[in-house]
Amino acid sequence: MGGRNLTRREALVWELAPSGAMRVPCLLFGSSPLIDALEDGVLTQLRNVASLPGVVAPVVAMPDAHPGYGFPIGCVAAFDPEAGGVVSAGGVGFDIACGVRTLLTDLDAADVAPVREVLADALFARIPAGLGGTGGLRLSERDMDRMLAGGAVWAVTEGYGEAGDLTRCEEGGRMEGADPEAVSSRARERQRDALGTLGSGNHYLEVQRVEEICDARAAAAFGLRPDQVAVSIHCGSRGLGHQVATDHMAIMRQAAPRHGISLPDRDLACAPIASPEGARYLGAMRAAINCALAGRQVITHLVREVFAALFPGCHLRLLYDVSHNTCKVERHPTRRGNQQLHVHRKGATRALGPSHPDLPQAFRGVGQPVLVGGSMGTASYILSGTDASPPAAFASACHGAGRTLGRKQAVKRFPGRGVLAALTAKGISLRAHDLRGLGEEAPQAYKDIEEVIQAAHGLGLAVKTARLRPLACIKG
DNA sequence: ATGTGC
Repeated sequence: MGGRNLTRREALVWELAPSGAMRVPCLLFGSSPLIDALEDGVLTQLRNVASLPGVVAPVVAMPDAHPGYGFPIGCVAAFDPEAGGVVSAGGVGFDIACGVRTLLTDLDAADVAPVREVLADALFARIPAGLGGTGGLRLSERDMDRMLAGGAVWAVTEGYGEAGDLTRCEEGGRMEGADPEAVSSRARERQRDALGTLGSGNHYLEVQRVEEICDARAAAAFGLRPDQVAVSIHCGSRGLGHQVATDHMAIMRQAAPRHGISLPDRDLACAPIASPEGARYLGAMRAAINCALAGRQVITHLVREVFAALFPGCHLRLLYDVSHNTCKVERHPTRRGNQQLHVHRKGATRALGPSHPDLPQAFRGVGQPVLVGGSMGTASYILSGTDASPPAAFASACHGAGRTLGRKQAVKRFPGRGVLAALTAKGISLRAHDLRGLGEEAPQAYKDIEEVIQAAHGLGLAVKTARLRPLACIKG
């Protein structure tokens, strides 16, 4: 590809060969049009990530990649602790454990249609959201510690949700190795009464209809059927994760010279996995993962209350909960054998195949549900993980449609009022706390989800299982 | 993404 030093390796695989300070090559996943449309910033950021100490080949860009903070969003990068590998607070980013959770109802779209506006109003009233949104629960210091160590497991013991939900969460709903003590008092204060709130930006709660089943076997195993109503929740660790990132980036930047690390980009603040700074960040990050898991668990409870009031006897079963901004310790086959690596996924979801040992029992033989949220007003997809995924992907897939326009550009170009009108015209009940923020999320500011999913499916990162369409959407 | 926007 002219001027970009990209070599096409396969129909959907492009290589960025090492140059300059790069230690390993990068692989970019996507069709020719997707790669053509990539912003240069993605390539620069990939080169920077590939220059970090202890990075394991290759650094990967998913089909939904776009420029992010330090790492591109839609990036997977693994590091070897025994080769001086680092963990990067900037790489994981500000919204630690931002993720998607999908609940499946036993309702048909026809059941919801007559009360769609009422349902949207009820969800909007019940689910706290918006910038600075509070009104969830208020945590004592003791409960804060329990939440940070216990995640969704803690939330269930507090009465939010059902024990059965936990087997349908990554890590069983509780991330091991969390160190609540590594979470600053400022981070705690920001979260004090924000747990169970949706947040803002691209976060949303969507009521969806299963529009098409693409893989009957996987869909049956997941409990998906045509016309079924589902609810997807997309949110993260709110102010706490943001503050953990801020705190530890400052610590890592200060410690970098001591570890002999010169940062290619100050946003890539990192520390050796084996260092005190690295270990402390990992402990705090895992606590933030628990915060996000607990938050989505609390929201699940609120959603169930709303549905129970409108549809007596209705049950919402959790399909799965995935995080797409994390760093996790996993074993992966590499040229050096089966290595234990720290895998950063920034805007990338894990996609475990049917025989992966970390897969929850319920999905053995099928693969992990891979939840991919589309842009506002467009389709979302549920895919299933596959054993045939290319090893270079470190068992990962895309996480969304991916932006084509930055937030500021999008706001300038798309007034919120127009976005609201367009979605309303499409039969979607939209409720938003911030009209201006809607412009940021205009569908035109995102790639075509169909193109992204086609690439992921074609690469074998995950297999298309079902497509869902929004009926109602709650925005921060 | 986010209690501190360019």
